[in-house]
Amino acid sequence: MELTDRQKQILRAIVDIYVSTAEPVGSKAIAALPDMKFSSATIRNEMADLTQMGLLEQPHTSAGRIPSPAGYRLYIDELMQDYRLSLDETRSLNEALELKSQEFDKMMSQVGKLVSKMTNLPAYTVATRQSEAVARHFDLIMTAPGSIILVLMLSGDVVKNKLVKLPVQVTEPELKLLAAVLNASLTDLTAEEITGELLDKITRSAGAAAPLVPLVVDFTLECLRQQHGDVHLTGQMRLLGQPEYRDAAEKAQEVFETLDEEMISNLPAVLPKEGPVQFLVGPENVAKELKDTSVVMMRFDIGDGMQGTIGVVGPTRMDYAKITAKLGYFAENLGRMFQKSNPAMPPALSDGESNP
Amino acid sequence: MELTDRQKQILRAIVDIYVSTAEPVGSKAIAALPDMKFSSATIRNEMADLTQMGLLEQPHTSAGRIPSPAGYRLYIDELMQDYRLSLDETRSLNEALELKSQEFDKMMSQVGKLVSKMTNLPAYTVATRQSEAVARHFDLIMTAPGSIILVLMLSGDVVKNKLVKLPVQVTEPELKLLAAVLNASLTDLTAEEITGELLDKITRSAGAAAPLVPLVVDFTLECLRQQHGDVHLTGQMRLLGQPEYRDAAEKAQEVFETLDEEMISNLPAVLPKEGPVQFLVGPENVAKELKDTSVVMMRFDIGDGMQGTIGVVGPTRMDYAKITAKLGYFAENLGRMFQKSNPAMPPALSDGESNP
DNA sequence: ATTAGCACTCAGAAAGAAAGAGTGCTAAGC
DNA sequence: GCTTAGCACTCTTTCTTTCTGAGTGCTAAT
Repeated sequence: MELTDRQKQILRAIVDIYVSTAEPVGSKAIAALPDMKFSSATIRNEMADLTQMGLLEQPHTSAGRIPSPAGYRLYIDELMQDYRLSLDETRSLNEALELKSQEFDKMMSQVGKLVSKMTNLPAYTVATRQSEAVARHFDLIMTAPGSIILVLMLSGDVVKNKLVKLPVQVTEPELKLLAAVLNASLTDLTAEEITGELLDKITRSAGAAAPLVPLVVDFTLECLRQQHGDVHLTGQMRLLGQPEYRDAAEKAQEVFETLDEEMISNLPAVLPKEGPVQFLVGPENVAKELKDTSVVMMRFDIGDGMQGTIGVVGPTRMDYAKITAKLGYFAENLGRMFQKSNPAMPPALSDGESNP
Repeated sequence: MELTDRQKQILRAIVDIYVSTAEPVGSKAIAALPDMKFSSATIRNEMADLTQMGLLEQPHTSAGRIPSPAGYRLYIDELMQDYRLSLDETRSLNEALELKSQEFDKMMSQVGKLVSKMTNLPAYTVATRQSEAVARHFDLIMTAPGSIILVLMLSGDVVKNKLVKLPVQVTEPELKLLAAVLNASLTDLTAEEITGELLDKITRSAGAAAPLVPLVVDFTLECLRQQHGDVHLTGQMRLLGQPEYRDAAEKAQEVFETLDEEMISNLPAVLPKEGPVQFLVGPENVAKELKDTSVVMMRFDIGDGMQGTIGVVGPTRMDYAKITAKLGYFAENLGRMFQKSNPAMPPALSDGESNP
């Protein structure tokens, strides 16, 4: 059953208003809108129809209407109008984007904090591997007699390190030898390509440092098999700024007990559609604790087989258009930053007028 | 004015009860305590005195008493009795302590999560340098033509890395040369010992890779000068589990707006006393937003010039004894783990009764 | 010095009353 | 036949009022 233009217009108006007020919207408020040419009575009739269709809900008889999850979904898929960032908003986004370029993980975490701040909602970031990971470089550095640090560089410019306590005494040259062997034989291989045979060969070539091989290899395999980087979730408290959680601290707590890091990294699996922006609206989340919670996700390109995801968590009544616009801006610029690698530069924009 | 034994006993009882019930404590409840040999009337008199002295407060005339900040302070300093961890508690702490040994930062963050979970309160961890940092090892790894990763190992087994976009074309051997030069001349020096002269010398020796030198050195100096590692703050939401914040989401939000990472790393500066455990009780926090919030901090040894701090954030009415006991257990075992380096092992403890 | 007894206070719960926003329906208008 | 004005009705919200009970502080007795 197709909606008439008028119905669409009304539904859109209801979502728009409800999103910003968090109060049920009455027919009068709609009728008062500048480009609404009908009386409140007509609108009441249409609202009754939309409720019938399951796109609106009524908290109680004498209240206005609020969008149902289906209503939000329709709004997102068809009705939502691009939100244009104001100059002020663009400017503060740009300022924020001046991240210090640093370790990858720290950057991701900083991006999360930024997004959370700019949207005033909890946000997360994850990096996900697109292609099979391979090791690019091994390094073994002795820190004290008996302990070394293993530095492992993977595709995607990911650097991992681990402090290893040595099972045997090893000298510097022996360590160098092992590193050379590892770099010669274990780089550019995916986890599957690292066979037992190969390991035997490496162990034989490793000389005195042979007992170290399994330690190094296990760590390497573990790293190679990791599909996701760390999940950086921040700004949880900002959920409390939303009226629906203001006096429902318990609910807010539940949300983040459910939406832990594991769940977040599995989110893409339950997505209804593909695309760079994705929405999980209220009950589309499987967990019942999240039935009033929505997530907006945006992908961005990191390059070298990695992909980043930024997500924003909020009440079902959230400003999808605005959040999408802001996330989009982030994604675009982050993609650019990461691809060009450092130095990180937000798009050139002389932050006043530019001279002729 | 010294307290009588009976007054001490009553004050201690009030804190103990209030801490666990979060309700004002009446004279009757105290009198009902097994080892309380006096009638409620007597206790009422003593309570009036204690109130006079500023150690107790009365939310309103017809309510019981609650400890004042000064009361808590006295309790902490003199009255608090060691909380004995139950076998169950020890066991779950031990289970929790089986951290996967991994990157330092990740471990610290995991410790924070753990402490937060075990105390059911927000927690943070920081690593602080005790002695001057020096670089231990440099590594330059080419990831793609035009970009390299700089891996820097510092004292304290801290590994930093940074993706560097090259200003000039450099070949592998040139990179190797630079790394060798850096390792030869820049290691084991504190930030102050790295002089302009020295840098000139390095630049001259660096050959084609000379333009890279300032990039590397700047990053190195930045790392060396960092007094604190990252602050890992987690479990903020758990503050909402506390009755005083249950219906005061706003207050909880304020707490963490104020208690940001910067403030946390400066906390030690405002401490009233020295020692491995430290308490910041309610209004002893300078920020007025934190006047109902306490922090318990515990130091632990990491070795190699580094020191860790675990902190727990809670309402002023928090179970100082229990938290202290748990933190102490963590600190002790973490200290042991970090010093021995990996593999991380919680103390051997046959998790039942030990045989004679 | 301690305690029983009692009048008094005051927050919080429960119950009732009033206000107001918004609906659905009916009947009139274009 | 679609649209709209009018109106009775519903139901939340808010404000009062009343009631209850825990707890105190004081006085007088032990």
